[in-house]
Amino acid sequence: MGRVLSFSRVIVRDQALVMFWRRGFQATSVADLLETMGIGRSSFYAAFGDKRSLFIECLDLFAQRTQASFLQARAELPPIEALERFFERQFRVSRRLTTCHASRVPGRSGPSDALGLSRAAWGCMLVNTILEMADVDDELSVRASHHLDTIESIFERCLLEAHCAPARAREFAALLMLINEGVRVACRRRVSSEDQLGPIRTTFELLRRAIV
Amino acid sequence: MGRVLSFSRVIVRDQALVMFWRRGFQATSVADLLETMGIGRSSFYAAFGDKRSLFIECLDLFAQRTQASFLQARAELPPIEALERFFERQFRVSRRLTTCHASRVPGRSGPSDALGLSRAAWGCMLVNTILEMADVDDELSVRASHHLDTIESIFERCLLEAHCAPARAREFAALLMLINEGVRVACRRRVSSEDQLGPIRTTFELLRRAIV
DNA sequence: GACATTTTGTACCGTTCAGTCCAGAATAAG
DNA sequence: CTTATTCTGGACTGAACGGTACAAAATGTC
Repeated sequence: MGRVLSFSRVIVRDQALVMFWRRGFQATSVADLLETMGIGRSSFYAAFGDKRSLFIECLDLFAQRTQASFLQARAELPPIEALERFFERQFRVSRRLTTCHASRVPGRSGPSDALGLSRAAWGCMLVNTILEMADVDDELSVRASHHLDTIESIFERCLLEAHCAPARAREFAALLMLINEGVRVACRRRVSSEDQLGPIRTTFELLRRAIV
Repeated sequence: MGRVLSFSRVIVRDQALVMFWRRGFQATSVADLLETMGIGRSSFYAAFGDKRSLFIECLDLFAQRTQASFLQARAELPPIEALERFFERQFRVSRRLTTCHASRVPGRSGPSDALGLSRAAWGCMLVNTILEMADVDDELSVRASHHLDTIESIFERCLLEAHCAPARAREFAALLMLINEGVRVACRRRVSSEDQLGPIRTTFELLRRAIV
């Protein structure tokens, strides 16, 4: 009955995700989305409800993928090394976080894309959303914040596995989340990779010394 | 010749600053500003040019006040203690940053105001702007970023005065700026003061150990 | 008071926004 | 082919946006 969709819902949703990630909720108009996704207005509203619902869907998806990215590192490496790799990955080109369908944002030809440090320079969609929507749309801001809480608790579990004392583990997990939030801000500035790697190495250096 | 303004330009500009600080550039409409500032449209455009110009003026003013706040702490305390106080102040009620003329934002009666942790929960206007405007209005984002660079170089000078080796000073200054950016994100979440103070104390604990 | 000048309130402009609607194209079933 | 169902492009809506225009009001000067 009826015919099949002429587009892949998953693919165009990922294209929307990238756009929301880069430009935020407010600066992304439905018209922008339609152009990027290459679908018509009716299809958009039929498939995704409305702009805000789609944004929430993308936000949750982003959080889920971020978690998955870390858990995978954790499966391959000992706890502290997994944490460190997770952080270093934030500003290298990560091909895992998004399935890489989308590339173009209409308004602005990304010179950053050419430089290869694309995704890294977009920061973290969760952090971006928390700041953009605080005092504007609290539900969105709080939702993003909850996702960060979850990730922080994963950090904590990881530190416990590294034989950190429970109280210390919670303390360091909070510190790591602070660093993470900071890195995601730094990513959106014109800071060179070197200048970003530095502080992180410093932190882990200090951290290792404190744990052992 | 002519009459004097029926409002104080400085006062209403501060009221606009608070609104931009809390809600960002995009979510603040000119109509919102007029209501908060209590002036008419014509007066607004006559006194401030347009919305964007006023925003830039507020942004620069915020940066200038942030610097002044730190330099004052530096004048009263030894270098490391001044840094620590600067950070701890971020999420206490700081009455110095804004001259405290503004209080009401029309749309939302702030329950945070009642709690007394108001300004702290607004984060840092520079960080907010960097994230909101990256990939949207690069000129604004870069301008805010430059202001942070200036502050970071003040951190560095401060560490040098604490007899830090030059290379280490640059390293730690970058780390402190990272923490600062992180704190400003955490401020906008529902994180309790305790949970925020913790990581900062931890950092300075680690830092002191590394310097000495 | 009379005049010149500046400031103000408000109507108005064109544009853009998110979201709706519907005629018609594309498909599946018989 | 015919018919039923589903999907799609694009016109359309009402509201909100930033910014302008202009007449009326408020002031300083004489």
